[in-house]
Amino acid sequence: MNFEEKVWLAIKKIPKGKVSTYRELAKAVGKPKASRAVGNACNKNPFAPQTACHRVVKSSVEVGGFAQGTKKKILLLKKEGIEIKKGKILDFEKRLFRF
DNA sequence: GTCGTGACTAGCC
DNA sequence: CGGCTAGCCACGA
Repeated sequence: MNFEEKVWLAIKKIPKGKVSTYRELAKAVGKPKASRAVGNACNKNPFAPQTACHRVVKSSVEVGGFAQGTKKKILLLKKEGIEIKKGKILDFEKRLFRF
């Protein structure tokens, strides 16, 4: 099982309407300091859109980046019921999904 | 094996 | 609070 595979698998577990952070995700795969690597894995995930990379955000409640454009990311999240204001997630702690 | 890069984080000033 | 630095991990050249 590659690192990236674990990342994608973990992301798939995130239920609709919830989000997770790169940090939590990194921790979930056993490398709490691999937040950057997590971002890498998401960016080139071959399972999109099955793998909901747009549900992964930074630990600072900001949405972070997105290969298809941050605006698109925000739009997708909004469609799932998550409200975002100026790149920040509202009710972040309530929407946060912990593994 | 090394270097550069990135959707990151935490600590300092 | 904004900006900078260093540490972190995986990947491709």
